[in-house]
Amino acid sequence: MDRDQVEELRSLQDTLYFIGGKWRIPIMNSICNGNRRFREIERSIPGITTRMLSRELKDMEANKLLKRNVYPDTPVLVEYEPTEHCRSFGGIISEMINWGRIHRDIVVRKENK
Amino acid sequence: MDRDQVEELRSLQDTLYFIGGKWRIPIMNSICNGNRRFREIERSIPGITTRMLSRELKDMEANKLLKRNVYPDTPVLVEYEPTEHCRSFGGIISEMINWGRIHRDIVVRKENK
DNA sequence: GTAACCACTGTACTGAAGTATACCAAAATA
DNA sequence: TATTTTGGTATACTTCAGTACAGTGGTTAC
Repeated sequence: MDRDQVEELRSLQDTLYFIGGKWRIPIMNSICNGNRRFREIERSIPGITTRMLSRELKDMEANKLLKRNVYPDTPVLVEYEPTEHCRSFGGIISEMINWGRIHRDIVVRKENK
Repeated sequence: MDRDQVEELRSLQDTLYFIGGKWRIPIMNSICNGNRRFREIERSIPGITTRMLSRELKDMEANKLLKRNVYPDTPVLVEYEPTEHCRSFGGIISEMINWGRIHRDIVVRKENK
């Protein structure tokens, strides 16, 4: 194994670590698709719980994937906005959607009943 | 949420389910990089255990991601070969490597010390 | 003869990820 | 007036991916 493969594997595993978890990418996708508010994002991802969404959003904010904007009018309005860091992942997500579409018949999902 | 977003999310989640787990993509990457034999693949992915590799390879064979060829000469030679289905994911892996490289400073990994 | 390599399998365990459910206060809607 | 919506938090539980490690049966090198 040469030096390049070691470095490539490291970069790959960095990315995999980053997208770890079941909900991170669907959330990024949702936000990049224009959803901004908590319940809006929640509704756009069937199956996610408020707990998971809350945790993920917090973690994603800490990791500079999104910005949380609070408008303290009444009622308070909270908006989540994707950062460039988040958007730069968009191409990969698009390709994943495409791959999933093409290989739908091959990929047999055990979950979701 | 319109129909397209629902379908996109489904395709995305199919792909995410498919790449689920810590080792699947590193294994695909290794095999697409030319590694063919069990110990060879194992050595190319530091940290993986024989057990996980064994399980993944079996599962990947069942999912038509690779073909297991046994040459029953003595000693027996076993080779894992990527299918087109597997190779078609290569572009996404490359982009992930690239993304990881660019965002190395931002992505802070908690694991691996 | 013994040590190492190959290609694995079996058993047992842990911990983190995810689920389920209830709850909160304020405001808007019916 | 009652219900729903918003933006979440708290508590408890479950599941399974991943780890650790020992063992197997054969082969070849020293």
